[in-house]
Amino acid sequence: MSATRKALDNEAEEPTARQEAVLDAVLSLMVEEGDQLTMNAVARRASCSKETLYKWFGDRDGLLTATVRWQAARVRAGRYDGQNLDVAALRDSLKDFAANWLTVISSPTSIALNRLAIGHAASHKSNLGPIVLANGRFAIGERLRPVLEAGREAGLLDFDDPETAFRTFFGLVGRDVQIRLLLGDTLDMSAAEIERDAVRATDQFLALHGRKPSAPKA
Amino acid sequence: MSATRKALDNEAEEPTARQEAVLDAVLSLMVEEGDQLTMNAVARRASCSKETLYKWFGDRDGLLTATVRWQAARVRAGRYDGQNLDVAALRDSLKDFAANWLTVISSPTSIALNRLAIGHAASHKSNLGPIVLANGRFAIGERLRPVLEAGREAGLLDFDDPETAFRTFFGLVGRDVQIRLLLGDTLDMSAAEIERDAVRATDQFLALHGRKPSAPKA
DNA sequence: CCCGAACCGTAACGTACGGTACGGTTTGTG
DNA sequence: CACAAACCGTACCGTACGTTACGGTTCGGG
Repeated sequence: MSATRKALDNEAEEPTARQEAVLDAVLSLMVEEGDQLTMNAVARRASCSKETLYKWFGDRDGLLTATVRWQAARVRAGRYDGQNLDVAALRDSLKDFAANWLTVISSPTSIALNRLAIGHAASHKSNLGPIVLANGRFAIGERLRPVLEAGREAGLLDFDDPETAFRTFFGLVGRDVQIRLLLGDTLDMSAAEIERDAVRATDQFLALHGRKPSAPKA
Repeated sequence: MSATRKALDNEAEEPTARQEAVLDAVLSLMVEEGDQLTMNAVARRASCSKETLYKWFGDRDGLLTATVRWQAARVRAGRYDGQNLDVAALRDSLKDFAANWLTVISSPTSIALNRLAIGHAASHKSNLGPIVLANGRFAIGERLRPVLEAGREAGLLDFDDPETAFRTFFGLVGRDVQIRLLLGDTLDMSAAEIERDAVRATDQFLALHGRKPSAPKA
């Protein structure tokens, strides 16, 4: 049972601890230096040889892909189960969800990662864009959908299409934050500010899709 | 009166017709090839010499900056004056505004330009990010504000801070469209779809900030 | 007609970087 | 201890591209 198995060409392989350290080095370089993300710099930062990098990840693109996947894997957090269906719990779930999402997209790591993926979407090589999309936008959509549907089942929410409802919530939460951060604007995004934004977005969403529990429909 | 004046190092200079043709070549290359935006390719596409490019724009960064400015200058369109203060006119103004904005951000040119600026925001060289931000997000904010304030003056809208109200509208209109397009997702965004989205966003905004004209406050 | 400025097309230069090769060192195993 | 695999550090190669240089051509003014 060797420590490196086959290499991470295919998506399935889990990186070893050492490989994770390398990927963390890539992330830190990406955040600090932005574009000075050369194979030499990675090898230096990770104290490994370029030969090892190519052995493990195939090429530069494979390294970046593995890095995106590695970061995506650790974002998984937050439990938002759709039980306890009263309006306060629903509001709390939505608010926590919004706050968590704002925290993620305003983190330096997320900003650097999205910039990288967007740059790669310009050239048509590799598919970092779809990966980031699948683990960001679409992942949270999937995670929030049960909450929304549970809210609808409980007569607390009113909407036709869960996807459309989610996109409305997404817009109310994110607004112009992500594009401004990606373009280099400096935004407050302190914990207090995020909390305020999350509450506001949640209130607005409930104002649009909340149903008065006057006729709870048995 | 030479045709080329000094060069476009400083922001003030207006490009000549020939220079505009060069900038259009840059734009078309940006949209078509994405990253194959080399000085050689630009010179070939624009049928000019590289020497001329450097004489006019200083360096590659100057050329890109001039291109961003040139494109920004032509986006100016749409009139949304705040007169005729009835609810139908306000709704129309908001809807046209939303449709126009969605059309802009879903155009290939805008996508390519934002990708370029985001890539440059990663490296700290130049300031394409602020330029795009100033001519995109902030420009429309400034243009919509009078509409919102006129609506408030007329008793049709209710909000505390125009900026916050605008950001809500911005979120309801854009939702996840821009980030998905930037990351390479293929979205419908046909004229019909844009129209639907604009109407929906406007209705939602009015549901949140519209005021029933029951007591028009003399 | 003549001259010079502006410009085109191409060639050439220097560097940065992705990718490869290799010698020396560590590490795990029988 | 011996041996092999993995790995580190560094040097090296080829290419792409930004930038500069130069010869030839067009064009407007005197």
